[in-house]
Formats: sequence, structure tokens, C-alpha cells
Amino acid sequence: MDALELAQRNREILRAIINIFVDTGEPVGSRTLSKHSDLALSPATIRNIMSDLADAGFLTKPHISSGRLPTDLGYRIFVDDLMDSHTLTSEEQESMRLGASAQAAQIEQVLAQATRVLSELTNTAGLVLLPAGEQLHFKHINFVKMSEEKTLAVIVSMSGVVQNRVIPMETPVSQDELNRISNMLNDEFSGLALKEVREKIIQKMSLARDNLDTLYQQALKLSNDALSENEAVQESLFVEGASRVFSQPDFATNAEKLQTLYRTFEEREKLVRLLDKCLGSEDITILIGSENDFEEMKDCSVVAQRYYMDDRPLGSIGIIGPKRMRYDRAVSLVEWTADSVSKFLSSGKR
Amino acid sequence: MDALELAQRNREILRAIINIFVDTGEPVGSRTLSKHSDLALSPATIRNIMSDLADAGFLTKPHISSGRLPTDLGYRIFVDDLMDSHTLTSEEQESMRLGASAQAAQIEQVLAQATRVLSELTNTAGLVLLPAGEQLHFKHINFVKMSEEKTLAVIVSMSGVVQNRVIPMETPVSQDELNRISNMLNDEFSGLALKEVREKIIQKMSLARDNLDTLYQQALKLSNDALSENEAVQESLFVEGASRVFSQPDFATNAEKLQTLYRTFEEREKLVRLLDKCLGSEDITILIGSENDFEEMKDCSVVAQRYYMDDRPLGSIGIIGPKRMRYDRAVSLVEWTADSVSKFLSSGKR
DNA sequence: ATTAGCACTCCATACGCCGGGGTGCCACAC
DNA sequence: GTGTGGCACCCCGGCGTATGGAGTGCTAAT
Repeated sequence: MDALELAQRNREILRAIINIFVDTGEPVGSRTLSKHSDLALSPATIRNIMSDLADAGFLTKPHISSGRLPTDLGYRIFVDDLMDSHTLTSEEQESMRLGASAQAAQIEQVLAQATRVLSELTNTAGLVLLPAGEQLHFKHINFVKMSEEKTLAVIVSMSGVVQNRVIPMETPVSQDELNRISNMLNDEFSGLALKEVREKIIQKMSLARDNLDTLYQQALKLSNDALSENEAVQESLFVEGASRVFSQPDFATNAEKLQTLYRTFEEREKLVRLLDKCLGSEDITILIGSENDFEEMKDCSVVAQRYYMDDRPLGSIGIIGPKRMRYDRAVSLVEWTADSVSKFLSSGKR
Repeated sequence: MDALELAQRNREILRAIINIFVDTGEPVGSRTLSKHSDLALSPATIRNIMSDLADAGFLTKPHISSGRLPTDLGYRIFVDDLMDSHTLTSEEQESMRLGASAQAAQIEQVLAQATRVLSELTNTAGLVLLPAGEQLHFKHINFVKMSEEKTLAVIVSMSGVVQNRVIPMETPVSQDELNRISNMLNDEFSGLALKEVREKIIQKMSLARDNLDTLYQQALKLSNDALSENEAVQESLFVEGASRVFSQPDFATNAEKLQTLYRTFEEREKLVRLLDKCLGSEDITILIGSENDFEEMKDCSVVAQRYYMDDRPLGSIGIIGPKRMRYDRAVSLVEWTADSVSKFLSSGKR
């Protein structure tokens, strides 16, 4: 029997098993299933079907004589084909109303709030990625003289992300000159992606090697310094409510797993990579267990979605939780959140 | 027998017990102690002394017939009176050499690096507090017009801390006016503590209610907005290597404790409060177990010390780890780190 | 004062036992 | 052939018991 064309009844069974397992966390046996489900089938029949489903790779059992639980593949089928779509309650929708206060003037605060709520509602860790690089577009740059040896560059992107960078100066430059430099740069680069700006600068630098206009030279050097390491440094990730994941019964009993999981969250780098992956896809991304390529997180699933500003994808927002989660609810909430954030960022208000 | 004048021999015993316990994590019994220590005493004698020490409140036992381990008070005596001072190896000193590269232009990076090393060397969590408020002194402020409705305030403190703040504008103000406003503010407030600046602004605002100089009015309003919520928002804490604490055997076995500890670290607020306390004292602060007032952290100890910029205390840096830690080493390392940071921040280089 | 000896306590571990919830397979009914 | 009841078997987990080790407290002897 082919995986993709399971008989309707088998699909029902698989769905029921997953639903029950997600609910209780216990492997589900034929007997309990025959009671709990509305299918009028005897345990023996169900056993046969379960056996088939296990052969097909959708179910497994922790030990030889125990109930079944879904494999990653089982969850996959469930998410792709079997899942009912969850409709959010109006309270859930309401709690995602993004603070329209003055507070929210900074984009970071909007994102932080969104993840916090997301984490609360799903009881998992909320994540949001605010990437640098291609997604960010240069709006303007300003230089502020801090001392003879140091200048502060303030870079503002179209999306409202503000970055600071202190640049050590070899030769002093007056504030006046700095202002002229920033005007020059703003005229030239406004609207371009940061990456393009960097490329252009490097290009111009090599062209201008013989140019005697020192101000121009200065400008290029300064802006190069200001934008140089940004990509690595500035890719910023917010994590909210990680402790919720750790207290899930799936992990809480296993100190070993808890350790490695905690370390993964602390490093952040792998989380960034995961969310980064979601940026590539227009649809919501669901990574179940080993589908994410990190051994340490093979018991976790990720649900994430891009968010937009004015129809341009800006970053991604999502959750990470135990594999055993309410996927329907997670999907709805993440979608709704990404949507709310996108609307907020794109609305005239800003 | 008075706590403070324990017979020399008893002090030796207490010290030995603590040293062994810190080493092994097991309650230490009279027999093991009589072997491991160089005191030529029989187990029975040691038992008597241990019993005395227990009566005095320095030792306790997990159950009626088991070895002894130090109480918080026991540790207290140990750190105050019994501890040998640990001398750092030159490698240890070396690893704290703070990156003198361009990287370090921003104060946050110096602090982050310092905590990271501190955490590695002590195998505990490294903490550093960079407080706002009284410790920060106003250097200058700049305004950058982002759009008609939004202005970006960039506040630079004497210590080199840079803060951004987006301010929603009711009426548009030109960049030119913004510049004049910032000049006005810089002349007036440079060098004052942020707190004083805020007070002065409020004072002036009430005085100037009838003043018709709209620019001046604007200036006050803007600066008030820019500095208003800073105190709460900007107090920033770096935590590095928290997972090291969690993997200590003292906690790793106890999922319960692990949970609450996670949560405490995630909230951060209590950690801030602890480090804040250390700001008050010139000496290194050691809080053992319940000496910090947070129930959740009664199994942890804190070792922290102020750091300075140009002889002015700026924030505090330290570690938090299990009560059972090498206090001598922790103290030396924290002191050395605070010292290195202070030297770096105050050096001519900056 | 110090020590040796002894009785006692408590923990950790191992072991055996048993019950419950499962499975797999076989044989039977429809 | 498909679904079902029955039966033998499996394995986890909880519980009570035994056992050994580490430690204490007390007493009596040095």
C-alpha cells in the first residue's frame, strides 16, 4: 500500500492516534483507541491496521509490547494531509493586538511583543529573526563625533531598524565634515539593499584610489567601516519563553536532553539557521524532529513563517517546541502572528 | 564556644570539610576526613568536633546518619576567615587580556568578552550589569529625522554607552531645527548624570510653560521623551554561560530545581537586582545561598564586584554558580576581571 | 582529652514479584 | 476475505524485601 494513498479508514486511525498521543503523551494502544475513537472497530482490527501503519513507517513503539506513537514521518503525513485546521478564538486573536502605543515606535518592540504572546499562547518558545543583509535596505546614515579618535555611525534602514557602530578614527574629522559625508552617502545609497551598498562602496574604493578628493575618500572609508561587519553582528534573534519548552513533560524528566537543549538555545546560532531557512519559503515552514538538521533538536519541531513590510519579506517569526505539539493550533497562531506583524509594519500608521 | 573564636583545630577541621565537600560534592564523614586530612586525629575525635561544629550551626547533615556538609553560615565563616587566597596562574590572567582591537570600540563588547571568559574559567554563569540612571552621565544627544512622524534620538553617555530611542512626533520638525535643539541640550546638560538631566528638564518644563520660544519648548519636550523611560528600559544585563550552572551535578539531577532556576535566569530581573546590590559596596560582594533574598536561588551563590571608569563606579561584574563552588578561585577571578575591565575602560586608549 | 569498639541508622542498590496494558497470531464467523 | 474474539506472551513500573556500605552516637578504656 502506498504511503500517499492510504485507505481512508487507515488515515482516520492514524489521525486519531496522533491526536490522542499529542493529548496524553502516552503511547496509545489498540484498546484505548477503540474506545476513544468514534470508529466502531474492535481492538483486534485496529491492531492490524496499526501494524500496517507501523510497517509503512508512520508509527513506532518505544518497546516491543507497548502502544504506538507517531514517527517523524507520521507527523509529517498528519500535518500535510490529516490535520483539521484550527480556528482561533477571538480572545486569541485579541491578545495578538499589537500595542499601538508610542512604545511600538521601534520595530524591535513590536517583534518582541509578538513573540512573547506567541510563546504564551502556544506554551512553546517564541522566536523571531530580524535579519541583516539582503533584507535590510539602506535609508540613511549619520555620523556623530564622540571624540578625536572615535566616531559613532548611526545607520537607519527603511524598515526602521537602527544600528550603532563606533568607528575608531585615524585622523580627526570635524562634525561638519562628517555631516557632509553623511549627506553624500545618503544621496547616493538611499533605498539600496545593505549588501548592494557594501558592494558599491568596495567598488568605488578601488576606483577612487587615485582620487584626490580626500573628503570623498574619507566618506568611503567611514561607510565601509560602518557597514563592514554588520552582517554577522546584526542578525538579531529574539527568543522568548524558552523555559516553557524545558518544562514540557517530554523533556523535563530527562536531564540529559535538557542540558543539550539548553545549550542549543543559549548558543542561538542554530536557531538563527533554522529561522533563516524559513525565509526562503513563502508558505509556512514546519520542521518536524529530525527534519531540522540538528541532532540536538531532533525532539523538537519548528513552525515558522515570514513576515513582511510592504510586501517585502523582512524576517521570520515562529515557535519551537516539543515534537509532540498541537500543530493545528501552532500553525494558526504563527500564521496569524506573522500576519499581524506584517500588517502592523506595513500600515500607514508607521 | 563562640562562633568567632573557634579553637584553631576546629577551624582546621571545618576548612578541611568544606574543601573536601567542594571537591567531591559528597557529604564528608569522620572516617574519610581523618584519612584525607593531614591532622593526625582519629575518626572518633573528629566526630566529636564535627558534632560541635554542627551545634554551632556551621555544619548540617542531609539525613540523620550521614556525613556533614557546610551550612550557609559555614560557608560564610569559610570565606571570611578560613579561605586561602587563590593566586591566578598566568594563563588565567592572560586569557582575560581584553581584546584591544577595533572590535572593542564599543563598551558592550568589552563587557561581553569579559563575562564570557569569566564564565569559562569558573565554569559558572558570568554576569555583567551596565546600569542606567545615576551611573550614566550625559555626554551628548543627537536627533535624526526619520520621517515626518518619527525622530530618532541618539544619546551618548560619557562612558561611551549609546542608546537609541524613536520618538513619535506630533508636529513635524526640520532636521535643521533638530540640530539646533541638540546643540542647545548638549551645551546645557553635558557632564550631568542622566538622572539630574531628567530632573532639570522637568523643572524647566514647568517653568517654561508660558515661554513663547517654541523651539525651546520643543527641545524640552523632545529631550523629555528621549530620556523618559530610559531608566527602566536601558538597564542592561549580559548573561553568559548559564548552561554551565545547569549542568553542575548539584542541579542536573534535580529537574524540579532546574526548572525554577531556568525561569529565574530567563526573567533576568532578579539577577539585575542582585548585581545592583553589589554596586553599593566597594569591596567584592559574596552572597551565599539564602543570603541573597530570592527563594529560587537559595542553592546558588553570587560573587560580584564593581568596575570603574576613571574612578567612578559604572556597573558590576560577577558570577553566579552553585553554592558549592571554589570561592577562592571565584573571588580572585572576579576581582581580576573587574580590575581588567576597569583598567581597560579608564586607559588612555579609549 | 583521645580513642577503640559497638550498636544502630539510613541510603542505595539489587532482586523478585506481580499487575496492567500491550501485542501477535490463530481460529472462527459472516 | 475481512473482521473479531480468544489466548499466550511481553515488558514496564511499582512495591516490598534483603543486603552492604558509610556514617553516627555513645560508652568505656587508655
